[in-house]
Amino acid sequence: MAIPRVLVVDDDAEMRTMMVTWMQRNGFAAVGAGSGAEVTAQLGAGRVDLILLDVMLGDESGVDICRRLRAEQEVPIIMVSALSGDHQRMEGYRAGADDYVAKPFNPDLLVERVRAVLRRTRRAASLAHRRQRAVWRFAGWVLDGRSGEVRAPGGYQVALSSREGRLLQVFLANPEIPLTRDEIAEAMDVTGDGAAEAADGRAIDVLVGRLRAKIEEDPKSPTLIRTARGVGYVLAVPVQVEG
Amino acid sequence: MAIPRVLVVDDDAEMRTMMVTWMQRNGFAAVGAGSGAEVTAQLGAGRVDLILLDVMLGDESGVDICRRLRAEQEVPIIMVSALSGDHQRMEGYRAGADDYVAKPFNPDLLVERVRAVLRRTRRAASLAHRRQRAVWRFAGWVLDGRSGEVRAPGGYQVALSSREGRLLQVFLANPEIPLTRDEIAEAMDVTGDGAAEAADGRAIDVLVGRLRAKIEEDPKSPTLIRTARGVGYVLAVPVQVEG
DNA sequence: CGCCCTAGGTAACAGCGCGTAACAAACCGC
DNA sequence: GCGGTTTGTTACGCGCTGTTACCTAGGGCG
Repeated sequence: MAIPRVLVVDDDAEMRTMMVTWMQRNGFAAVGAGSGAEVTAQLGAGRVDLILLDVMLGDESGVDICRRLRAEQEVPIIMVSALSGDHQRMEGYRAGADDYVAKPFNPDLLVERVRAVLRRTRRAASLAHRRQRAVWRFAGWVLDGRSGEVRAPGGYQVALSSREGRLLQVFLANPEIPLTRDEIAEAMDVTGDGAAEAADGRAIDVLVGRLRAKIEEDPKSPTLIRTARGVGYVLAVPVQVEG
Repeated sequence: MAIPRVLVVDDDAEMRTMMVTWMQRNGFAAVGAGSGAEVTAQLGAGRVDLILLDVMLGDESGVDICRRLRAEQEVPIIMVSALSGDHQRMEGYRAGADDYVAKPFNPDLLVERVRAVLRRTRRAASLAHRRQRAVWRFAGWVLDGRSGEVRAPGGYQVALSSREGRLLQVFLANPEIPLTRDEIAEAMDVTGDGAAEAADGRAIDVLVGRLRAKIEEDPKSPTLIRTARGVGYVLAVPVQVEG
């Protein structure tokens, strides 16, 4: 799995756009759908790794959609709903949802829950999975995507530029997965207009170099962002070998 | 997986008993633990399919336990806590929890959430195999099968190139099994696009030679990576594996 | 026991992917 | 508009990687 593709299903266009944008800003590839039909269309059109599913849609209940998908698909589903009663929650879980988030929600928390579900899904499927500790500790660094302020656990602060911060977010959303330069460029492109440049440019290389210079302990021999020669880059977790 | 075994961790004995009973009544096999030490003991004693982990324990924070487990285990963890703030939740997810349930909770709902996590785990588990901490020790050498990192006697860390590291991982994943050059080439191919070349090339030989030069005490008479004449190479194992 | 053929070790080399310094363009706050 | 910062481009050099070629070691066989 390269960059996780999230399908945001909500009939409220404004809400939908907000969620799509937010997911993109956190390193996911996100697309929206406003109705059950659009969901089907999107699933047919391309890979979808997780669905954020609003319960109250115009044409069809989210719960029904969930049940219908579960009958044939395994795609992880997180239900999102203004209905927060236990009864509704149970119904959601029984329909096959992997998680149930009540509106209004903290967007940061939603991202964490998406990650948790993807983590669990991916963990078993990937042989290459390793420790996550440093990633999450590291995730704690990224606090403000806007200002690009990054705080290290040790207390010192590093100022990342917006592009550097975005790159880091993309890596953090995809730990242990080798990303090609094209994938990185695409994931960093928030606008989603598909203006995937960097076909032959070295922009990504330089950007990675600059990020390394700021966050790697020894930029000369990077331990966090590793080079996958001939492929791209990977966010690795420094594994301490016990001796 | 037969009946899922759930480990309930809570230092409040009454609460713990209640949860254990409740889980049992809902078809799970449940056992309790009241401290971090007991958790370790239970994990060592037998299979555990999911952990319900209270955050506030007497001797150790549940978050710390979660992080510690995540460093080496994949067992699903649902954190349970009276602390329901977004900050605490995020901390839980970042520590590697699969779900975070606030106290007081609806016990029926908890069961559904347990089922949801197990469902997701099982679904992806077809490929899963039990991983062990593939740390090999031999004559002072420490070879980590996951990071591909190598530490020489005396703590000095040998820098392997990415290809060399990958080769070492392949060997460590198949100890004492003679591997043909084709098998090695195929296993090393990360992309998996089946571009398994090296039909007649000597690339593997040279690569093995280079790896030997770095990790064998006497590269002239290798003891770790032995040559299987007419076949390929074998990783000999006069080493101890940590489970 | 010695010969010969083959498989494997490895030094040397060439291609090239990647790191990065330096420069230029774009951006931004004032 | 202006200085400072950020971002992409270019160019150069290094180190990784596969290929080739030559040599040694092993082992089968007379």
